[in-house]
Amino acid sequence: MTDGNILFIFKRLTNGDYLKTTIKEVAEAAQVSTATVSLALNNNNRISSDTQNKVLKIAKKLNYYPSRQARALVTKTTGNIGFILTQNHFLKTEPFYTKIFLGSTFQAQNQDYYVFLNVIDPDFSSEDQLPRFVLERNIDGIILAGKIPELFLNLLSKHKIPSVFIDYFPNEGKYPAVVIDNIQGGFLATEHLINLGHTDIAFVGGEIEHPSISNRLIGYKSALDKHNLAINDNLILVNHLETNKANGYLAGEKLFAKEENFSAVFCSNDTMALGLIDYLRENKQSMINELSIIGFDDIEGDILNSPSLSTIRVNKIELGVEAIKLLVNAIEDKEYTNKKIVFPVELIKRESTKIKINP
Amino acid sequence: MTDGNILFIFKRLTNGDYLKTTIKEVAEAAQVSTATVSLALNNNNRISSDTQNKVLKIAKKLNYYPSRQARALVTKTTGNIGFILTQNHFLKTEPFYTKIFLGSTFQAQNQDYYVFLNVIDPDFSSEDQLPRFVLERNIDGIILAGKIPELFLNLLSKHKIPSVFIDYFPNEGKYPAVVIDNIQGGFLATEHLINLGHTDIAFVGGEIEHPSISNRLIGYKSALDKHNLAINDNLILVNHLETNKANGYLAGEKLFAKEENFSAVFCSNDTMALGLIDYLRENKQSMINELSIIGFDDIEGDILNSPSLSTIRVNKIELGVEAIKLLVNAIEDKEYTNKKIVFPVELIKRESTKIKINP
DNA sequence: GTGAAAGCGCTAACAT
DNA sequence: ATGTTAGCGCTTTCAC
Repeated sequence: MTDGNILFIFKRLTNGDYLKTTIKEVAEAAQVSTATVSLALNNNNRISSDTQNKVLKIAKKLNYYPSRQARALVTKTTGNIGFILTQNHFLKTEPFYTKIFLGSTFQAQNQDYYVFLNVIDPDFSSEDQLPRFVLERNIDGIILAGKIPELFLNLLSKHKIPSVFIDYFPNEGKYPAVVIDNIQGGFLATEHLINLGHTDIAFVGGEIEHPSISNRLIGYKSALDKHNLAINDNLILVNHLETNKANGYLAGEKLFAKEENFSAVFCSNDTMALGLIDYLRENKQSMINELSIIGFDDIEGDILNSPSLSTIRVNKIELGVEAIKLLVNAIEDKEYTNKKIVFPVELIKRESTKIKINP
Repeated sequence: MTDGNILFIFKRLTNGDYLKTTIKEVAEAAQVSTATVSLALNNNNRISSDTQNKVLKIAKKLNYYPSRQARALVTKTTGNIGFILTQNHFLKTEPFYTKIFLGSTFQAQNQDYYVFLNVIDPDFSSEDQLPRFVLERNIDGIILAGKIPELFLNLLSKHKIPSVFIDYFPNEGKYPAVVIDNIQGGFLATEHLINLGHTDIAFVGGEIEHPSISNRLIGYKSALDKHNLAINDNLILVNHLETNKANGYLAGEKLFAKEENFSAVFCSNDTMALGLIDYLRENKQSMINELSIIGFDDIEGDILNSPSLSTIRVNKIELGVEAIKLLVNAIEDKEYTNKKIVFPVELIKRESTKIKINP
């Protein structure tokens, strides 16, 4: 069908429909062999610059681009990168891992790769199969973001595909990974509260078994330690639940049920902090301007309202970008590496943390 | 290197590194020809169920999966879908199009496709090239999300690739597309304000040349019309600027400079509404509880704070999902279609809209 | 119902 | 410096 000056066809294409110049046609037009065309296009120095120029010119004129499939079949490289994410991370309203993914996708394009996202079941079982792109050998490398089931990793390892972890890596062994400096983040957040005069500071965790969260707790403790403040276990709430808004609300309930004294709270991520603020708004309205609250992640700073949330900023996009750089290096063997890149975090002071009001 | 029980290799792979059973090996093990294996695997009815079962069993035992590249070379289908987004849409902090993309990505996986994202320059020029996946014939279909440069569309059309538009489509001609019911949304938002007793309702636009925004304005006008309220052009702000938070703030300045009477504002998207609220907080604190404000999009409802924003909800994920369904139908020729799917929107009442206080 | 063989579009030995 | 040729791993006629 033709509409205006733009034409779109919605039927299975027959071969002839594509603008599909082949290497053979270029070879004929240039009066050389297909091998010569291939060498010329791949910048092989065995070719004279005269013929190379001739070939390149004709290739351009004929609008020739080598078929990825054909090339992949012989070179065993696809130009694709797989990105693995568990479903719970993918579905979170808090766009933490998906932002990382977008960073990776963007950087991949800059380095001439494309990224396939594959969402996997967090309860990956021995009956489950690896992603199709692994089984069909349709990727050159893999990025593993967030906590990935060990069973999956075991299976994957048999395929010996260059891999980079983001924000998590298996306990044992050394793998290239891009991680956040969670300890430093926990420290910065807590010290910020201390500097404001707070001495009784609660920690709200959740999913404490995740190294990111437990490291934030370590940072919290070390800040208290540095400033000679006692660690009060009653003020440390780790409920092993998902770190989301609802559980932040719940943490508010639990904290105030304790009848402990506290004037500040460090929440291990922003969504929990927002849940806690919700709790205050609904149940302890007067506390909103008294209690200091700091989160972690700096989610969508642009669209948050009052009171704006102090937090620890994590550059999610950059995490994704760096992972791609690491991975592409590994794939192209420019640099054998299994290093970990630790990303610094940044303290963002906003309205939700304020100087302690003396009682 | 071996660490624990997991092994990762970070060097360019030699062929032998893959678990790469080929069709030939399966054929030998099953004592049949490769043609038979292929037919059996592709469920061709020319094969006896006895041999098919035998082949399938051996294929499973040998952990055989056909190579995507080899198959693609002959079938001319890749199992990949391209997703086009302009850079400004990709980079927006408001994750509107990126959410659509995630929806598409997810649905594609369900239908056994993978999605390649390609971010393009909104100022696509005649020197620019189409995405690599088009030139190298590495996709079976394309999704075009948001406003795409016409030059790009013209070039693309030559390739005759099945395509689906999301949230936008060229003026002329008929293309399959998945769009939001913007008129209805504008109507619902405005009528909601009218029902609360407001009669002087401002419209804050921006990017009015975008059909989505202009349709919201049409809905706004028709609601006023239905309720016999005069349309006051002085209260319609269309500044041709990007619909972001900063311009929402600016709109606040402009509105209050006008010295017109108004008790409610319909902002053509949520970020503008948030910018307007920022303006009030900083300059018209007293108005925050007086002025009713409604947005459009329902961005990240989960993480927004007070006053919570009334809005028109758009299911972004579903938009992406439906586009994939349409596209895959087109690719697999199950259904020749060039229909447009218009997505209904939903009025979400929250704190930012309230009954009109009489002066 | 099954096999032989050609060929998809490239790259890479090996010749020349 | 360039051409010849053999595959890469599949699918698909066309025989039998």
